[in-house]
Amino acid sequence: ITCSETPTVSQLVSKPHNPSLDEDGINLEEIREFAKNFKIRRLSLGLTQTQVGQALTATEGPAYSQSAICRFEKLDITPKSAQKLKPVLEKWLNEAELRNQEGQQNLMEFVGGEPSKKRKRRTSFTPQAIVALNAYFEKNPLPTGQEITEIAKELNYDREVVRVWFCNRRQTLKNTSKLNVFQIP
Amino acid sequence: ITCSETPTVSQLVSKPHNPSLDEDGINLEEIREFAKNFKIRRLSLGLTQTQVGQALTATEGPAYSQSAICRFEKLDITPKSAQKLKPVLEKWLNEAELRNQEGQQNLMEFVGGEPSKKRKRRTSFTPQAIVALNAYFEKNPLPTGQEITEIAKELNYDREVVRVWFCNRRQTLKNTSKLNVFQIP
DNA sequence: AGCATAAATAATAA
DNA sequence: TTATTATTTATGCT
Repeated sequence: ITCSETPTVSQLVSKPHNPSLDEDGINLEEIREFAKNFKIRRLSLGLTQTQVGQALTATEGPAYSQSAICRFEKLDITPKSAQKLKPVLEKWLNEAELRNQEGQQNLMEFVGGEPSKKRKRRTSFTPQAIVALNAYFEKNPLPTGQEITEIAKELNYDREVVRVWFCNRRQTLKNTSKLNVFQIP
Repeated sequence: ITCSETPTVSQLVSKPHNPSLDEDGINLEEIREFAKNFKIRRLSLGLTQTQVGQALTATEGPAYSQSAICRFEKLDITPKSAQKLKPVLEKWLNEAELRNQEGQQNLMEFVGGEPSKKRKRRTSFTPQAIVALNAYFEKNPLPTGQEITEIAKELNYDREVVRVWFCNRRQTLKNTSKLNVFQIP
């Protein structure tokens, strides 16, 4: 590929006979090593690129988008940019790991995100509905078509959803032998 | 929450005063530690849950889906299942790490995937195509497989590209408007 | 340099 | 398990 732009770190280190120091005295091999390591350490902390970017933006210094973190990890940036970003990321990550040792809560506070942000469920039964369904199940685990229709109407859920709930519920029971041992009184 | 089903490992280890050995003599704490470690080691090798599942299925023994690997990592399985799966994953991962040391090529061969699988190039839709897609979306945001095929043919785009466009479009809409037409309150 | 969004991956209802 | 949604990553564009 003919490309007259400044090459990325990724392109430079992939060349077999390239010196590890480029003409500006930047150690490309070191950057590559750090980038790989950074990703693993980030994942070990359970953080996303978005979280890192937002956290860095919150600190003093320049702002970083998710894209910027992504491009650093992929080394899809120029050596000069990488050289500039590396110490920033290194410092931040060390701090984050320190906080993490003090507890998950500290890390989340440091990162600045809502610590309790949960993945949204595709669809879900309300707690009341689950209680009601379990009550119906206790009375009769194998309701007839008519009964399913009535339960669905009562709880204001789709009939098919209720039918499948009973199927899955029975299935679980079938695979389980120690059901009552774990039951909360 | 009242739940009479067999609890998952995740539920059991989260209880403060729970013994780390359950009544079957399964070391829950050890399983939790392994699951966490497994994920990090998997990511370090650059493997997806899908790849692990497929690779395990290719070996002798039972088949495992991406979902199964996901549930193990999240500990969203019963202690009995976890106990059964743990040694299988451990053995496989050790082997995979060994292959990886011998070179990336060896790992990919072991995993069984196409080693050169590249990410698909990002598609740029023409403005006309976007207008047309939005019109289709207004009429029906959830087209059937048959309809997707027809739209793709009509607009002269790859079927998969059109399918994903609808997925992402629904996603964007969901994030934008609080009004969720698909979900039961 | 970063927004918008396509593609890929993880999680989960069916 | 499968089929689909939820979430994250990657990239075309400017």
